[in-house]
Amino acid sequence: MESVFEVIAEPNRRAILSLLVSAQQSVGEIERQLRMPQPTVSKHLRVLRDAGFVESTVDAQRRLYRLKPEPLQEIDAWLAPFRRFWAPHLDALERHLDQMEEPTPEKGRAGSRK
Amino acid sequence: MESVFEVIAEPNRRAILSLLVSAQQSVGEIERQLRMPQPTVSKHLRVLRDAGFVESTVDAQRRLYRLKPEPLQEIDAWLAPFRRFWAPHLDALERHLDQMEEPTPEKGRAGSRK
DNA sequence: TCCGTATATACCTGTCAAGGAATATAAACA
DNA sequence: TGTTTATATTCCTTGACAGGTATATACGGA
Repeated sequence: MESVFEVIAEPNRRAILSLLVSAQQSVGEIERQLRMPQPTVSKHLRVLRDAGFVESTVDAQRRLYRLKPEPLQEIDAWLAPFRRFWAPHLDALERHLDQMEEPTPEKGRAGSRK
Repeated sequence: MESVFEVIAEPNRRAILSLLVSAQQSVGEIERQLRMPQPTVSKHLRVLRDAGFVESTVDAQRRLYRLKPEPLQEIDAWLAPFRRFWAPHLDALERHLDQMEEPTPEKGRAGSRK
């Protein structure tokens, strides 16, 4: 698993992370809430832990998993440069002008929309 | 390609998106800046377009690609519930208490760290 | 000590996506 | 019209990953 983006590409893993927002959970609790086989849950948790999305606590035979936010912050940080496109702390017009600008001067007449 | 998350799981596609933040680009410009073969660029652009991340304009033989922010907003929205873990608009202590709470009462003594 | 519960791991298999090479399409230009 | 430039598409191969099944490990309790 190369990057945090690949980790959250898997829908079941995203579901697990969402579950853990409210509170820490044991493997069995996750298993029941998401209706998935236990080995599947364990394997996804393994991936999530290796990538730093979760950490676990031992409670007798159970393992309690909880969220670790750092990798998610990384994704949040990657999104930052794109936010100007929907959160105009700069002016919307300026943005539009950027699009119409170098380094791609259109040759002859203006290009028609696809 | 099932979801927007799978689309951005691919590093080259993320690179393309990042390139398009500053301005629209032709396939050839992307190709040169990212040093990847033209068919690879075209194929990734196809995926990005099908998923709504970009749109294209025809300019003679060239196609100018530009960002469309909607799918990225979707990712941003998915992140929202997790932000409380690093952007405490609620109290940090409250969050910590949530973790220690139901629906997972620990049995006997406290669990030791992983 | 034996058993049941909870979780992790190993192995196998099918699927799918990414890259490479070749080719198709389309427009500009001589 | 033939050629060059720009981009898209097709075909093929390969590797990675997810799921299923079976099994291993570890702990608590009778």
